[in-house]
Amino acid sequence: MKFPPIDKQLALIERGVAEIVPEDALVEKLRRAEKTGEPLIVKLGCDPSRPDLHLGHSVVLRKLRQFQDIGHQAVLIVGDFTGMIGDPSGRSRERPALTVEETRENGRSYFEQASRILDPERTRIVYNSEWLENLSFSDVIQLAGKYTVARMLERDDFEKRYKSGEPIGIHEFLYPLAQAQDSVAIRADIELGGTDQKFNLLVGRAVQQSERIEPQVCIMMPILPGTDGVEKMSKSLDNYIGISEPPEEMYGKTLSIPDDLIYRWFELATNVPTEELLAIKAAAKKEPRNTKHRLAWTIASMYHGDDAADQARSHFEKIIIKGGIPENMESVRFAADEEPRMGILDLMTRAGLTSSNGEARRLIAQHAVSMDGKKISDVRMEVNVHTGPSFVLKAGKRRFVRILREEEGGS
RNA sequence: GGGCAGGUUGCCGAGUGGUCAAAGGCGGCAGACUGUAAAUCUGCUCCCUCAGGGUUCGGAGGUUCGAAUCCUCCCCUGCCCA
Repeated sequence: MKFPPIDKQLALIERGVAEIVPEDALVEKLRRAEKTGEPLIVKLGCDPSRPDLHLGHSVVLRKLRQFQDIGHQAVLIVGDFTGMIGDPSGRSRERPALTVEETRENGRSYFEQASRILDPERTRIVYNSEWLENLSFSDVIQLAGKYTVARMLERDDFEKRYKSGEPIGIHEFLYPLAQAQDSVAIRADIELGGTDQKFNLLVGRAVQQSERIEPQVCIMMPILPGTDGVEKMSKSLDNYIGISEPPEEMYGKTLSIPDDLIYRWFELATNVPTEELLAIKAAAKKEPRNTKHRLAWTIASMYHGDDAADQARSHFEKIIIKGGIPENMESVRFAADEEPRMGILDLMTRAGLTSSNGEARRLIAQHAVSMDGKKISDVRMEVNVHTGPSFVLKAGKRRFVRILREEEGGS
């Protein structure tokens, strides 16, 4: 295997990273690879209980991709073992116990999404149940003996919870060790993660060392702030942009980020060449509107291509700025044996526009509902759902549904 | 094992017999405004077609005309002691 010159490799590897521990070990590993022709093993762990990838995940995945591009071996570890255990205390909905089938399914879905970023041909994908499942209880005790309670409690999250009297399950101490065991099992040279993973990555080093394996280099990527501009991007906070979301969503959500995030997002979530970043920083200050549109376009095009990004842009202008109606939307047709006259509240809820009649009522009271562009003000209005032309119901700015009636069947 | 303090609507958190579908904050939704799905301001935020009704306050029973609030048992969490 031939690799690019080491300084070239370093330049690429170091782009955008928050921290490399320890830095000199990275150089040594690169030298060794060059000498032996053996690619470095670069590890990234993923949590199969949440298989929906978003731009936050893309930061570290793109780093993994860069390693692939210079010829190293990417290993994606699906944490199916811990996924199958779940959280025995049952208190955390973040970690529901999954069945084998679910973890496989989620692992597949994760990989499929990650393939939008990684080179799937050159990605090794492994499930950690492969080795963790076969550890005996005495193996586990031995592993647990490699770390101390005091050091465990150094982890920020544990320390905080411990001090504020929140529960910490013993098994939670075992998770970082399990993750470290993964590094031992695949003999990772490098492990990637967000800065929030620093503790876990370092445990990996410690455990490898006590197994007399050359310890991995930990590369931490910055955490991408979510669309709210405050918290880290995460699904549970609903401030995320999913990798497989439609381009219009990506575009609109990107535009909603605070202006001072524009540069950071360009840096962490896009492929714009490093040289351009400085100019972008200046542009973001000077003309935030245009720069943010460019960001939104860039992100949409990374995942959907240029044409889709163009369309997303015009869609946004039409719907949000001009208050128009989109071309594609959900459509609903009520069964022929259905009672033809239906109250507007029922209609909205059954068409999936609102989650309850109460919500529908409130929206109408707030003048937020219209039918083919005409505001609805009477909550007792009735509609014949079978006869007459199809029409569009709109709730708020961006919720639409087309109700199909007898005419123009498929439109 | 013992003692103490707790478990309230998506989250945090007030409420200790009726005036409680339950203060306040956060989040969410809508309207106005805006380059924006940002910021700001205003309204809404359990379910049921209004009046009114129905289901909620860890779980199961019970007391009472009436219980988130009192009693019993159980489950869960934290702290202290062993």
